[in-house]
Amino acid sequence: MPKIVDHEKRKEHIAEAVWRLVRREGIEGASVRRVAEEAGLTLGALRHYFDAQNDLLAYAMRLLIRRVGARIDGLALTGQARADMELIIAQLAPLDQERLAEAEVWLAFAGKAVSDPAIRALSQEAHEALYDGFKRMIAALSERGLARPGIDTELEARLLHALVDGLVVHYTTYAEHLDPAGLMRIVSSHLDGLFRAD
Amino acid sequence: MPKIVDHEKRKEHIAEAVWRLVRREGIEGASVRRVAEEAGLTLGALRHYFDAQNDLLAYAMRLLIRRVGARIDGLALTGQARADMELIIAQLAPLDQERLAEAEVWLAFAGKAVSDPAIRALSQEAHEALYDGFKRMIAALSERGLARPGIDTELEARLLHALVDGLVVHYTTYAEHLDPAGLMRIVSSHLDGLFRAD
DNA sequence: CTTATTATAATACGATTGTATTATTAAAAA
DNA sequence: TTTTTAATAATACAATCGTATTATAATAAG
Repeated sequence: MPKIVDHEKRKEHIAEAVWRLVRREGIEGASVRRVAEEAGLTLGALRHYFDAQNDLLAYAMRLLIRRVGARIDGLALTGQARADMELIIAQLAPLDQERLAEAEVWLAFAGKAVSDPAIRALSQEAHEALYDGFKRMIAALSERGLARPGIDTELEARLLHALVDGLVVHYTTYAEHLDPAGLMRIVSSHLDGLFRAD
Repeated sequence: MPKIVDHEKRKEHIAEAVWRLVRREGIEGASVRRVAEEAGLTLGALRHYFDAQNDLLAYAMRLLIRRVGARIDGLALTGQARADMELIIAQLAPLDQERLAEAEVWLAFAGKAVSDPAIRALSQEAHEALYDGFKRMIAALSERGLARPGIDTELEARLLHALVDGLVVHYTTYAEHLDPAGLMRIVSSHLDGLFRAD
């Protein structure tokens, strides 16, 4: 066998080149040739890692989902429900350059999901995982008696999920005009209504 | 001069061809040749209406914004704040096939806005108009004493705006698995918290 | 009726696209 | 060391891309 460098590491390096191109020139700018150039490979070398452009784009999106998921899983949670919820939500929001980059790439893929079945399936997969996460968090609140009595768990989960994703869209598209801190203030304000009044 | 048919009507007809292509094959599928074919024109005829592809795409997005705006402006409002708010929000949501089509095209353009400055500017323009609308609605509630006391108008406007757009994204990307009626139930549930408790 | 203008059509240009093929290099396995 | 296999490179192909040019048809204005 050849090189010592891990095969998967190379694929991730290529996927990151896809991200940069998608941010700068849109998804249609992520042609196989441009990606190869951006990653410092020749066309043939790129083809060795990805048989088709579809695979390349799907992998780039999957890696994005995995990266965000890993950051959430690696979080040092406090055990305090309210703080932990905000901590998790903050990982999804474009609060710094790294997360803004992620959000931009995500938004570009979300747009392509309209017409591309493979991307759409990935999009839905991530959607469901996120919804389940929110649902579990809110159910946990109710079970521990922390939530405002009488709330509908699934409805509140969908509401919070939509609010977070909507804020991500707004603060990504409108990043030049909005203060990132405002995003978490809005989230916090909504969570106020979710918790039992003291 | 030639044909009796209005010049602007033709451009709208072409823009609608762009919408259909964007839905079916994504924005990169809206090449000038495909658009011409979809609209029943030759390449030269299309070029007579739009000098460049940029103009074509920008016009298609502008028309989309105008169509939604016109539908809202043409609404027969009841004068009842709560009902009118839901009526307006319903015009933005993918509740039927026509509005689902609009939402899909909007989402595709939102994705392109990441890398295309012209589309991004249009996106921001529509964003601001919508935000202002929500802000005025909520300010009107407060002035009429209908809103829950002590609310922050701008924060509540951003929150509602993000919630609505987030729901549009979710119910568009996830249309096969979600009941459109659920969207308005979630909106309604949020509005409950905005109005003064009786 | 002639002229000017708008609309449509046909064709061409260079560039870029995704994919495929073939050959060469290098590292691991036998 | 020989063999096998992963990796890279170079080149080619047909298709499509955005844009430009030129010519023709049709309608309105003079």
